[in-house]
Amino acid sequence: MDHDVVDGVLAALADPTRRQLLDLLASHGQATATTLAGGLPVSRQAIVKHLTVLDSAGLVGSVKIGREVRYAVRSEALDTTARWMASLAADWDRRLARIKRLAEAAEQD
Amino acid sequence: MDHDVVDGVLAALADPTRRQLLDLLASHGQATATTLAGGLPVSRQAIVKHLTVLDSAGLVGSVKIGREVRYAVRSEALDTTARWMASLAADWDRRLARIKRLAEAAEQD
DNA sequence: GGCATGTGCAACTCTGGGATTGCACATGAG
DNA sequence: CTCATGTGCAATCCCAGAGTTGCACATGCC
Repeated sequence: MDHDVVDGVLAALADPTRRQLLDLLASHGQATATTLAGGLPVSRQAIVKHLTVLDSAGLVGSVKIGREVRYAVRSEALDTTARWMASLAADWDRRLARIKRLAEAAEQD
Repeated sequence: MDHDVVDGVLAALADPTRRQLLDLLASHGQATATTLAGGLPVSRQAIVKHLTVLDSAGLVGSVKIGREVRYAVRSEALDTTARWMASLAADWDRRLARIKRLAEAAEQD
């Protein structure tokens, strides 16, 4: 199931710095940890750790070119999570609608 | 903007216990902290704290009835976040497609 | 080869937040 | 009124994880 994917994505997106990082990556299209460190008020090592988390969550991918590692955004896991979330919201709505119907039916006694 | 909403929801959904709590709430339709504590391996106080977080995030709502407080799921904030996430994924896809086009164009030189 | 630059690894600090416990307060039931 | 039950508040414990620093290793460039 994609439950594992969702878990990872939610955990990864919980941190504001990681979200900023994703924004940076999305706008650059592709970047190294060192480059990204220049755009955020944290050390390169902190960036690397965040990128590792994002990679495990499937939100980014990396390619080694020479002595540098280029990271890029991957939309699949994010899309999966978006769908999961939307269907969950829809599920809640169905339940709530059902409760409401029952309440109104009981009111008519 | 709903950026604040998204922030809260993401932070709230990051914790597995809170997600379980939401599942329980959604299936019960309505429940008190004490009742919910019976369905999870944590103390009532822990549940209360989680419910407070979920409430701040807009994921649940509460109504005081007599001496008990009944909580119920609210889908709006979740839906907002789902849409935000989906549009972000779409945005990434657009960027990636653009990069790919440029790469292919350059390849033809 | 020698130097600059980009990564990787490891130890360490420190704050946030998840969880517990104990007790005081409010309200419904008898 | 008395007791049981459900909440609220505050102090405390504990650890995952965000961040740093220092150094070793690899690769491109001259």
